[in-house]
Amino acid sequence: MPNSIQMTDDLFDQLRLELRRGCLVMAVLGQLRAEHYGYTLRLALTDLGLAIDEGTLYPLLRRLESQGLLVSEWREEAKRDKRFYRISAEGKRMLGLLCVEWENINKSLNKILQKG
Amino acid sequence: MPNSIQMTDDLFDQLRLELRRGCLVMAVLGQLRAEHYGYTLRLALTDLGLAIDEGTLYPLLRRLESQGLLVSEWREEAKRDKRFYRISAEGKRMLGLLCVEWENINKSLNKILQKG
DNA sequence: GGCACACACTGTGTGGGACACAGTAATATG
DNA sequence: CATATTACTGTGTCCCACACAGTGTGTGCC
Repeated sequence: MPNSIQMTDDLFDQLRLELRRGCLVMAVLGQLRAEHYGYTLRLALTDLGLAIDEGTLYPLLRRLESQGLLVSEWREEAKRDKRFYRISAEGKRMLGLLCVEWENINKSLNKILQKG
Repeated sequence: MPNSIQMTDDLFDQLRLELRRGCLVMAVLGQLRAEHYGYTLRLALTDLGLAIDEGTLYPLLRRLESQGLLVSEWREEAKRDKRFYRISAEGKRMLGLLCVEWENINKSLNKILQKG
């Protein structure tokens, strides 16, 4: 039988990712109320305790832009071309809706968990 | 061009589901500190504001059991065979870890969102 | 001036899992 | 005896995060 603690830890990593998945969208939208490009956005999120892989963040940004929640612009800064993102009006509306939903989920979870 | 509000709403549904996805595991584990079978568990979660489709809940229960976080037992009650689930020791440990992670995510999100 | 390292983004493959939809079957209810 | 409720199972599809692997450009150091 494999090591039980190790199994738990692998499983925990997986569930933790699952838990963070949906929150990343909110975090990115919230952070992009101020303009950022991918790299600094990633650093900022890491700083805030929401580390995210490059291979996850960049596709996420493109996806959110294709969904109309972000707008972007190629621009040179410090002798480098960078893609600057910021939230769109649609994105702001969506972020508001998601915040409400987030609070509801929190209330539900607290109700469930405090009983134990 | 399709109706913009409708698009936002469809998109919101999708993002809302994404947001709830990871939380469902916590809700189910938390709720199953008391024994339930699928149907009443689903009713209880719906009552708490975390409605979940049958086709999502039942596979989730089987998955969590296969991961060792739940234990189950076929038993007759009210002239029906039902599969009763409850949390395992491993599941309790995992739930504790997830709660900590959940709090951390909440802190991070609050930091991001309050700034606006 | 060449070498390592940080910066900034792109591309592909894979696998997990929610959901829609459909089915099975037994027990109330009228 | 027909319909609704209870209770669970099965299949197919689609999305998306992640791992991994590139591509190319500054900057600092010796």
